[in-house]
Amino acid sequence: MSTARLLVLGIILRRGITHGYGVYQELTSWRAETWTNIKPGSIYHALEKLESQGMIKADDSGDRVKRGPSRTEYTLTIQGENEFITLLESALKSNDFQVYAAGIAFMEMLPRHHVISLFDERLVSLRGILTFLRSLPTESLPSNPSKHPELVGMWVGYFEYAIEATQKLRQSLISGNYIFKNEESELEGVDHD
Amino acid sequence: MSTARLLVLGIILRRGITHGYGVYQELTSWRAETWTNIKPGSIYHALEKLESQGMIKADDSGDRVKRGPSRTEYTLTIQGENEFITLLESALKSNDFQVYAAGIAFMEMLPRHHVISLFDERLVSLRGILTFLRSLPTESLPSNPSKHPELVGMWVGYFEYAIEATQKLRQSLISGNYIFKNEESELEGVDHD
DNA sequence: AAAGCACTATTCAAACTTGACTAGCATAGT
DNA sequence: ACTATGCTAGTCAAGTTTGAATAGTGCTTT
Repeated sequence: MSTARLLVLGIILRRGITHGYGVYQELTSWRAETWTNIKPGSIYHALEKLESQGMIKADDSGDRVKRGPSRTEYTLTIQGENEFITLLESALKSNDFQVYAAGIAFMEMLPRHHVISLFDERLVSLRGILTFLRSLPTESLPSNPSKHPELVGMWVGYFEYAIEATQKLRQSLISGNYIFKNEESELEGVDHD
Repeated sequence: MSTARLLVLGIILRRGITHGYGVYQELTSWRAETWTNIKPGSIYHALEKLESQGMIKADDSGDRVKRGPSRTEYTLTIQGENEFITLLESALKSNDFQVYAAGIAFMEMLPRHHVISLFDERLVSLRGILTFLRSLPTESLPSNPSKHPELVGMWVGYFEYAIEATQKLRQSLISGNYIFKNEESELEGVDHD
């Protein structure tokens, strides 16, 4: 799955209406360079694709405060919102750390219990891989890389970390951290939809 | 940089001569599915590209023991060997875990001290990123994802793990583990160049 | 001996990413 | 007034990946 697609949908949804460069600015303001590799070109491609699929639509509602060249602004369609939810769910279950991280950025857009159960699924899958990796024989003389103990060891360590981090986050959500979808009750006026 | 390119070059070099499906088989025999996402299509694309750039050449030397459809076998050119070294060096310095892992698979093809100094460079870069991540403010209420403490925390943990793993491996090489290029002295006859 | 299946080997279109380039507008300095 | 610098906004060709499809060969079963 394309991370660009998830990020673009999520950012447009969060901001209500945006153009390509706006998405780019938002991402760089997150210091996302450290953890995603998303270049302007991918953003514009995702926008075109999403528009052609009816997930977003260009919205030129009147004069906007603009400085610089002309831009095209987009909003999500209902279809786009559904697509976003689907991608977000799959990102939160993903074994790919980059995709997962993109999902974390938007996790509050789902109900809390839903995120927790996605993490449960993610844990099952991560543990399966870990068990498999541990079952691999690690011989000491790596005549061929398949048995390279360092390679296997590295990935074992990585998956252990991923599991630990997911468990910690899961626990933190159970303890009530962060405000999720439909939980705005205790805050003063929140103005987005 | 393309992982496929590095893997294809490395596998052809290691086997002397191979065809596309051979590369694919080798990769799957490593259980590489767990840690790389390389599909047959990427392998064949890499082969075409590398051939068009003179990095490898099709070698139809006589009748080979073959079962099944006809195949095209390739060997590396001098240029290809240089390209492999370049890609391998950059993989071992890479912050991308997948690329780095592919590099580890071939690390013994460089001299030991060379790998150690590449790890030193890698550590400098990883530590830089970690310092930067730690300098980011982590507020408790993530109104926007840039400040999402979980996101930052996750990446901090990840880079800490990457640094630790690299240090351990570096130390292990210093202690004399594994046999690197030009170190075959203590073994009986080795037949590749 | 024909049909079905699994393995070998590859091709191809469509989707996606990358890197480099173009171009508009604003503002600071000369 | 002019020019050059930097931010805003986007385009495009080339490279790469994906997923599905194709096709040959041998083995097993009916």
